[in-house]
Amino acid sequence: MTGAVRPTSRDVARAAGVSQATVSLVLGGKWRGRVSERTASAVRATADELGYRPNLAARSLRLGRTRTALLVVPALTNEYFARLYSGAAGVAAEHGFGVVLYPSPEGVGPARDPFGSARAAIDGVIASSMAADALAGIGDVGRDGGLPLVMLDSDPSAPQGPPTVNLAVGDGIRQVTRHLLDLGHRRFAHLAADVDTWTFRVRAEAVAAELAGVPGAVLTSERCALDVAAARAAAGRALDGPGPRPTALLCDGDVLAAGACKAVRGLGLRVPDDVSVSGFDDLSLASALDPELTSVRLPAEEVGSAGMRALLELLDGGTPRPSELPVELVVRGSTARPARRRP
Amino acid sequence: MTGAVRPTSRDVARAAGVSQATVSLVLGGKWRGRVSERTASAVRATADELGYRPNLAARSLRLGRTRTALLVVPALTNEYFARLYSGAAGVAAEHGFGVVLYPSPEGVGPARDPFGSARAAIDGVIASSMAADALAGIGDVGRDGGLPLVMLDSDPSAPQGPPTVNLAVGDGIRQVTRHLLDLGHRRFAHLAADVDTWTFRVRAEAVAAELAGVPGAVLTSERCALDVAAARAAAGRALDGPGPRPTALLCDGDVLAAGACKAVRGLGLRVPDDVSVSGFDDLSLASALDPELTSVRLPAEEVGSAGMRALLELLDGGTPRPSELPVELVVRGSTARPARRRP
DNA sequence: GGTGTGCAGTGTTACGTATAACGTCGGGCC
DNA sequence: GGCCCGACGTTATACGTAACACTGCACACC
Repeated sequence: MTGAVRPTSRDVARAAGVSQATVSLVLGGKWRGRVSERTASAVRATADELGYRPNLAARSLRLGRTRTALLVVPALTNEYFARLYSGAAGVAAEHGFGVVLYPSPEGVGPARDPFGSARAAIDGVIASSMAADALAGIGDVGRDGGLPLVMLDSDPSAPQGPPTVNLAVGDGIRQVTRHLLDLGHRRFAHLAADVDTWTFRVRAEAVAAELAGVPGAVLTSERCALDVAAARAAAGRALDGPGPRPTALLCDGDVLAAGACKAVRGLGLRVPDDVSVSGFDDLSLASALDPELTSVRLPAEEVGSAGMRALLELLDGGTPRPSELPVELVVRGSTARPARRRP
Repeated sequence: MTGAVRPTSRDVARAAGVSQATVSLVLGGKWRGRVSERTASAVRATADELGYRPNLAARSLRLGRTRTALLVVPALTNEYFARLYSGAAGVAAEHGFGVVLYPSPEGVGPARDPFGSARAAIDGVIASSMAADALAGIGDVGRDGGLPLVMLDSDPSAPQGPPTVNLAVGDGIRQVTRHLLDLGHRRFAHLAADVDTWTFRVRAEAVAAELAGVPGAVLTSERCALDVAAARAAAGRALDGPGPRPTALLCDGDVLAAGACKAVRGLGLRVPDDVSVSGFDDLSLASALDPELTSVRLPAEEVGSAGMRALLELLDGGTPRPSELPVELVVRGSTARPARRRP
């Protein structure tokens, strides 16, 4: 009936025969030189005998800090961001922090202002540049007097911008390009995401720069939305364009690569025998396809954990240096030497 | 310098020339018959003129409720659970609730006890039966005096169990089986997840029951872990078993189906010409594969939203009835009539 | 004229914690 | 012996909110 009420620090104090302040000191770890070892351990003993858990609401109210960070990402159904969350929540937990998400659901935009309520309950923000629009509707974040902010996958060259955690995506796509060049490919098509963020701009620039110095190299480019159907259509355009047919499709993501593979087969061609296809992100999808995708593995968890660490440093008054995490080319079955005969 | 401090309800009261209690009444919506329309609107005006946001920590402390629910799922990187979260967070936001996750990160188990701290800050729990082990380490949840609990995809026939939200998975796999029977298949293999939860038990039972009455129908079964490689191996065993080769592979999930497709091709056979493969879940993966998977669409978002609604009802003192959500067969290219000649 | 009665609002308190400011008590030192 | 001091705690307070109990006050009713 009387569902055992959660004990408070005062209950612990009574049971241990000390004052509430002492309990707070001991459990808060600031008792050195203020409380004797004997009483301290006695307090700790009675505390977990009663199953005492500090009331976080009261603590937050008292301290004015919530030990909660807000993670702003476009969608958790994107595996990259799910893994990113995982990494962020991991280090957060190690420091007694929690992580809440925005926008929580796809459908709930700034209309109902889910952030409005969150705003009062968070200490800082970690935001992906791919959710910049969501961040824009937020207000005093990242500037003096506003909430501390860490940006992910965002242009690090901004003069007075917030701390950033980036991936070496340019390096990644250069590796893919070089891999395909080494296999003997010369006619490339770049399947680019039509999203105007730093990470995608860098890719387009990097592939163009890498091919610029190669004699005989040809590059065309198609932009499309980030889904399989759009990618299939775009790849179809790239393969059936006016010039000679490309032998390698460089895709900005594994999802796009999946669409590209379909387009190739739709023309009666084979992957990788007739056309090589490369992905990016190395999602679980890359290994589920047949043939498995050559892709670029992004350390998504580490982006999240590094972002969280940067935020924690920021909250400690430090100034975290921008970091760039390495990526890794993973060669699988979707890329091979080009066929000798021109189709 | 003096980063504009957040105004409190007392600041609003002073500015509006009323008492703090009045502000609380007005903004809390309980002012009908207690405060005049004129002052109420004046208070509201000054409130959002000052940009007032209630301090959630203080509110939680005062009310003893946090307006936060805990969602216990195995992993967000599983698209089903990401979508489920999305649905839950959606209705939560509509009711001023937040949703936190456990286990936040894959790696952080009960070791660091992330729940221990969350325990103090949540009003109720929504748990997937697939994370039952995580829930077990939690304590007084779901029983009298414990935290309100809603179970997802869990056996609804438990006598005094918590409210449940389920999917009609049995019906779903029956639909798939019937679809394959209608196409003319008679030799089936069931690729079953070796996870001992209600949802997977029901599937195994349903496919067996559906085939029991069909003359000439043969069913074998292989269990495997929920990843592509394990599924490929298991499907290989099923296809190369002692008896006649099955013409249809019924898989417990799209990920398993992806592995099954690989196994089929590894034997020099084709999907669906030689062997039909069906998935389950209808993740984005199903449409990314080539051919696209015939699968069973699960309304993951609605499971989450229904779970959240049930929890809200529970918190209101109600007793939500167990619900079962319908699923839908989606026929795509991975299933077809079996070949006439026996391979 | 006294007494209810509804309106419009105010004073006050408690939620549980962290910490600043304040005792108390014995011992060491000159 | 007086005095200070460190060790060990305690008392008191504030954080911002919600809600209970109360106060005036005008008006109506018998």
